[in-house]
Amino acid sequence: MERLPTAERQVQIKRAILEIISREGLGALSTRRLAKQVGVSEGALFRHFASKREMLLSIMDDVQADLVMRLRQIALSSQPANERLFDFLCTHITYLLENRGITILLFSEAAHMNDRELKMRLRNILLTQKQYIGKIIQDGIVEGQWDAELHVENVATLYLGIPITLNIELVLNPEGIDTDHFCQRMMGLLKRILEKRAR
Amino acid sequence: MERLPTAERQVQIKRAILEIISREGLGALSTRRLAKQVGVSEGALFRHFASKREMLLSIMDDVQADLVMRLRQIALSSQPANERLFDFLCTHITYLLENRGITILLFSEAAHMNDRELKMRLRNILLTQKQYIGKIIQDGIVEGQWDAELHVENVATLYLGIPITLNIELVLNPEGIDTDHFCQRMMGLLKRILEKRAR
DNA sequence: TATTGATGCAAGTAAGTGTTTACATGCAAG
DNA sequence: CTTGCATGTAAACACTTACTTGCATCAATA
Repeated sequence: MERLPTAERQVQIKRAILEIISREGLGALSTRRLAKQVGVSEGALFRHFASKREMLLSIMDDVQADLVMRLRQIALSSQPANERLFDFLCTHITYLLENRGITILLFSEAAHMNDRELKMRLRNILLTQKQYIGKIIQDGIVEGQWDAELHVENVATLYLGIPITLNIELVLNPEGIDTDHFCQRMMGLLKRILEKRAR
Repeated sequence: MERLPTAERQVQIKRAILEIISREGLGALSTRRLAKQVGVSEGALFRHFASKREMLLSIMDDVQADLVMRLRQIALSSQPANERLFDFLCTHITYLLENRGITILLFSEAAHMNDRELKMRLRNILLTQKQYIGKIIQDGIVEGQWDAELHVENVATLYLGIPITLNIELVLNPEGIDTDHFCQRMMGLLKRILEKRAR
């Protein structure tokens, strides 16, 4: 019976949620199981969050603050576009590998699709990422490095497939994935798309 | 009280499952709701399937039989590799657009991750697709059409991102997606990856 | 030192879950 | 015409769910 201020308990609770999800799956995330993981009673959880849904939304806010803000910084930095793209991709992938629980949560809650707010937030995260990627590509074209005939949005869509597929594979096969140099390998393919054609 | 042979009811039940999922989300798929949708009692469902899980597994079998077999035919046909790739991609995408309920089901059940069998089957579907794509690309290289320096598996991974991302976007934003010429646009990018480099 | 407000717990709630049961009904074969 | 089987139903099964309630316990403050 350790007493903590709400702010600290909230962090504990969110961490516990991610642990349960990454170890046992979203299906195992009940408030009972969560209370046990945190080490408090079920009722105590609701002293710190109004509902289970609020806990999940708060986790989404964390993703927004952690990952998306980091990607934003990279996209808006003053490095050359190709360096930014590589940095962006690696940061993206590293985050996914280090926060598997979160991504499972995001995907699955979206697919359950009962909650407008949840869907909208996830959609917003993806759209923001797409915009950042679009900006980097556009900048690279302006720099004269990449092909001006490219349809920027299509490339951004294709880019998004990389982290998303990685997510899916992590869910389906958490052990046997060769993540070594994953971003280098994908970056190599992206470059082939972006490079100017010989005429 | 209409009486039907098991085989027909099973089809009805599976169709009802997909309707519920695509309209209301996986979260709404209870046996109670399902019975109402089919128009029979809850108990009747279990005359035709041993469990709810068996219903889902049976749907996965259908995907395997419908989509994957069709993709297999394309991959193994005797057309030139670039035509096969385009055909493959469009068939893939068309199937996803016409069977939204299924793909939501596949993704979300996988993420819930409590069921080994379910995960394995989905993984198998993805792996099979990857192999077919790999074969097409390899053939294109042998034909001398595409770049022999390509790492075939990497390209196959990147390819998989296209249908998977489309799936995710369909879940998050079922209305506002521009699916017109989607496969043409993506095929254009794939070609840029595959084409031989000027030296 | 008394008061107060935050923090906790155990035990509860109603509603929902997948599944089973006991029994009814219609059809086909012996 | 009976027997047996397949298909149906309504009701209950045992269990889980997210969430609430009443009351105890501390820390800080007036």
